[in-house]
Amino acid sequence: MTPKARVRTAGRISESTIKRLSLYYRALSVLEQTGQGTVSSQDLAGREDLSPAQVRKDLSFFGTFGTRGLGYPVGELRAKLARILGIDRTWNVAVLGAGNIGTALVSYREFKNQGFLIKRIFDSDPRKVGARHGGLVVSDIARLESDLVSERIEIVVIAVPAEAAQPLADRCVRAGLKAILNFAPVNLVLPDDVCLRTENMSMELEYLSYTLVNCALPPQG
Amino acid sequence: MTPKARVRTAGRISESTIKRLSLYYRALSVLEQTGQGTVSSQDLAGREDLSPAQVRKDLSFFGTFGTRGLGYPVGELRAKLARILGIDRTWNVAVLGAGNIGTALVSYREFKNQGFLIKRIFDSDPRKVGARHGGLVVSDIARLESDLVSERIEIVVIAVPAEAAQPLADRCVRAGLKAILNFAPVNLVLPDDVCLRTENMSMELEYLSYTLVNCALPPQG
DNA sequence: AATTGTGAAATTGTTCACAGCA
DNA sequence: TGCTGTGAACAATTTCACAATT
Repeated sequence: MTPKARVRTAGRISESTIKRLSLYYRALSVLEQTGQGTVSSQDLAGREDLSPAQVRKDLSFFGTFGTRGLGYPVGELRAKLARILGIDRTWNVAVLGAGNIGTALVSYREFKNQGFLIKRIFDSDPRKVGARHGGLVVSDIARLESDLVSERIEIVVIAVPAEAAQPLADRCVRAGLKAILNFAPVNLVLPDDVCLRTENMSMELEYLSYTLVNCALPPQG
Repeated sequence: MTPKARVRTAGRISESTIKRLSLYYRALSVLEQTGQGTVSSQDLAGREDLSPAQVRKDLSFFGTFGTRGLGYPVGELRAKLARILGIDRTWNVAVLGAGNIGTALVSYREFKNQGFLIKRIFDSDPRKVGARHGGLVVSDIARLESDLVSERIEIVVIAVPAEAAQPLADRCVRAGLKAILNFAPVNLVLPDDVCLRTENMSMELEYLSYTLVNCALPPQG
């Protein structure tokens, strides 16, 4: 009854549920393009190798989106998931590191399509500063703090060598940044109120390696 | 007692345990370089933001590696984890797609350091075929099947647009490939005996976006 | 005294199964 | 009849707590 009594779902929702929401969103975007008006939990689940019960349970954490007997309205559900995921808007992004990964990300169309706008790419190497990549000019890392503010950067992508990552992350945090996507193979230590996700590509290859060695069936079975 | 009665741990080991093994491996590599001889579960856990009990439990699935009262021998444990993860050897890798991500991966040093040797990079665009990237010349995708065999490729990395991914994956599987790392934002459908991992960079950004919108604390707390 | 290895307890996440509704 | 929404059952994972060991 007090103002604070409003629904405070977020917080107890699991990481895996949010990740699946991304998958549902992706499948719904495809469905919307085909013009299909409604989709059952069964169909939606099948498109991402999940179970129908999982789909219904995940969605139920956030509200009631479907019609019993019919299914979910494709366009409407997609829009509502966009809202929940916070991608019904644009986000200003900066990339730190103009090496292989950093420059690849700048030209990666998927990001722009999802509303993640890369506004700046930084490097500390004078030979890289000034170079062009996909319409952006590499800025000197010395300008980091001032540019984060002037460009209203909300998310920073770290794509520098492992040893350079923590000091840069610290600088971003001191400048008030609240979200980091880290591609450096290192465990960043940050205050609790800063959101951090780490992409560990070696980990994925090592998982494949483990599976090949330990779980591969012999040629005949 | 029968030959088949040998330890069959692998299979019931969870995905999360294997991923953490990668983290332990990484931390141990750093520790080994500093010359530290032993490490406690507490220290090791702290380096990757995990709990000491988690470390001990994970390791206990694979054997007894530590000494009560002392801790774990750094170099020895690192070597044993390398064995378990299947990275105490090299793997032959091919990259499909010479776009931004594909070419970035070819020059990514972390992979070579871990024993993942990129032997070929393919593209279907005649304008890209023949170009050089980090010591490799882009091959025509028409040569895929023959090169997979002649180069003894064991892992394929897919870095092509979503719509091209499934047909290419099918070609690889028909050629006998058993492991795929997929960067295309699509759910690949493959036979059960093929190992598949998918890197979904948009998902990670969407997770950050979700957290910023739903969990960010107001400025004053 | 310190630290592992591990059953048991607690917690978290998934699936079931069916009431409720179109 | 078909399909959602959901509490309850089940399964998986993590944490606890302590005996065992150096």
